[in-house]
Amino acid sequence: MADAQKPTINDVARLSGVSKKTVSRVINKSPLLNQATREKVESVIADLGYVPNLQARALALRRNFLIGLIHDNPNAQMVLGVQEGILDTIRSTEFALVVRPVDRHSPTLFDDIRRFIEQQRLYGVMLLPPLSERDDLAQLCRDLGCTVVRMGSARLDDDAHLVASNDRQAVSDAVAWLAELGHSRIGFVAGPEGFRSARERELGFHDGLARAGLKPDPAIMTRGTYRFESGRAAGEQLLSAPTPPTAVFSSNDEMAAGVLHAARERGLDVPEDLSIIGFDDTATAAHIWPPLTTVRWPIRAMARTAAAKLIHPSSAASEPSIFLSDLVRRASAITYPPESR
Amino acid sequence: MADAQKPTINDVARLSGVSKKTVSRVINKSPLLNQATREKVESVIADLGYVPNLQARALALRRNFLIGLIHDNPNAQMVLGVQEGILDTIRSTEFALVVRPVDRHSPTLFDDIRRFIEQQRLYGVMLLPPLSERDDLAQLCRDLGCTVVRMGSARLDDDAHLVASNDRQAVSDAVAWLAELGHSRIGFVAGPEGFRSARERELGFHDGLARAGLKPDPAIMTRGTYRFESGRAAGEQLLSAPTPPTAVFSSNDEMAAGVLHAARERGLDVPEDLSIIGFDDTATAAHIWPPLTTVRWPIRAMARTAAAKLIHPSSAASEPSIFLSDLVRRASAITYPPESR
DNA sequence: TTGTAAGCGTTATCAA
DNA sequence: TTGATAACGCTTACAA
Repeated sequence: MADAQKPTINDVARLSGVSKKTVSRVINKSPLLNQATREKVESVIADLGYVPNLQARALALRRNFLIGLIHDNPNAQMVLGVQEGILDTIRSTEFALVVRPVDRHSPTLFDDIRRFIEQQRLYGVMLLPPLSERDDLAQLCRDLGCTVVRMGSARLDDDAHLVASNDRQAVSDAVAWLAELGHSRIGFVAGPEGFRSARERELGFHDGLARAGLKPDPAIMTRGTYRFESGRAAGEQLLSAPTPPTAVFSSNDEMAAGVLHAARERGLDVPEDLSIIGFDDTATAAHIWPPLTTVRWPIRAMARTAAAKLIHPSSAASEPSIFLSDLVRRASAITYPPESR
Repeated sequence: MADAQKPTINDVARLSGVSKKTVSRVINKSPLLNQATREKVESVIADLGYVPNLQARALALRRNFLIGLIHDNPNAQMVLGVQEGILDTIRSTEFALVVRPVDRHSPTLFDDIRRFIEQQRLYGVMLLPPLSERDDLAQLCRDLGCTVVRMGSARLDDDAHLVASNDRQAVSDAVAWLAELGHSRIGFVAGPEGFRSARERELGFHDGLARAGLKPDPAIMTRGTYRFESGRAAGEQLLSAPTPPTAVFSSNDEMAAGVLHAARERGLDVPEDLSIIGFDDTATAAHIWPPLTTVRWPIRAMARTAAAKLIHPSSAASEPSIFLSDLVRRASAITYPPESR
């Protein structure tokens, strides 16, 4: 049953009494076609359940219909959000989404990517952070004849090749809000060095303090790896400062959860004794106790736009590339001093 | 720079002074080839940086090199784990992984999947739960001439078309362990009706009680939707029973986190007043407080095997299909009554 | 062990 | 507005 040879363009041509070129014109919606002819061919196509062979088209057109997603798993929800966003855009087209997780520490990273693009002859590629921050990787893809759109947290490239959130602004706003709540000792957990997102968030932190007229205090600022354990260590460090912070901004949710654990282990209550804000709005953020106030960025919408820039470079390339994030206010950050005490 | 026409098999043939068929033989590692010829051709291939055109191969071979992953986002970490597992297997081959998230409640689900498979002419498809539990979908893929491997939590199909965890056994073990810890009032939060995984876990729960010589008590058993909020509601319900449970098994982590919130809102301490066990070992499980004891299934390994069954049906089809899960013991489940009280 | 001719299913060229 | 013919880059007969 599965092997009832799929009908080809020849079958359609024969059955509708036209040449295959005419059928091809119908498929490609050529404008110069007799309406009657078109309708006849279309009805045969429907009858037969004919679906054009994409591989053959790709061969003849000397171009492919594959979009590649290359990433080194920044976090599961983000990768999945991106996939959904890309699909939103390409679902009604002939394009397909091919994924390739890679290891950015692998010595063969370059070759892996080259091989992937060459072998599959990708039409376009989307790069996720932190890979997207590397100009050499973007250049590699271009040299391979493949359009690239990079997703990041700052202006990594020109509008045609970029979708980015404005992390600096978002963090600045979050910190300013903590200050409005009455906090004047605000701790900071930075992300790992070498990550552009980490740097942007760090800049945003300083911006926020400045807006509130506060001075940064190195005693309550530290750095983590974006992983849970590092957040816990960072929390311990900050909370054992001579004058500990009353609020902490963590550069991502996973570390924020770590800070929360550290506080708990010292017998502190969150948010009564310590307010915490994270970044990313991962699933965890809403499911920990107390629910985490955090910065959410519109990943899916960004990916939708990114895909549009890839497949309609002419019309979509100039669409806005910078997306605004917003602060999701949950229970982990409250006024200082707490009202109910 | 990008448009330096890629070399073709003809270029290789010309430069190495052989026919294209011979080059083809080299590419396909045909055994009957003069060693010297092979080496010469290989060196030309290397010089040229020639990469065979997969689309052309696909056309000539009348088969494709695309594996599809169809899912309705059971949870982000699982989907990503599956993608990584599949890539582990296909990385060194010519296959690529094409993903297609779908909406299982969409009226066009059937057509969406058909269109995807027909259009991309997939070689094989992997189905994730809960979609994988539907025989009609698996049959659809087969009718379209595409091998299918289903991932599930029970024997949904024969070995050649299945990778499954043994949820029933895993839950039974978890519940038996709670009993060993001294709990005799063990509550249960079931997953949504219609989910095979939910049923298996439910059966496992009863098995576990039976093994411990305990009777199920409907007053401390309820059902959720696998979502956080439903877990919270379930927790409230169980904890307001005339004689509330001292431990709860939740059919997934997300609901377990909800039960935890419910307990907290009633002023209960976890695990001192209530032990909780979840299922899935999502990222959240390790990051909530207290860290959640949960069942972990070897998703990536399962996906690796699934991919092998797809691309090497002859050798891998008979590999074992049932994978064992294990209990990850963290702080959320302790003895009853608690020792330190 | 190697080569020739034909074909896979589509589109481009150029006439009609 | 349509159609014959030659690509596209590769593989499978079938010879040599």
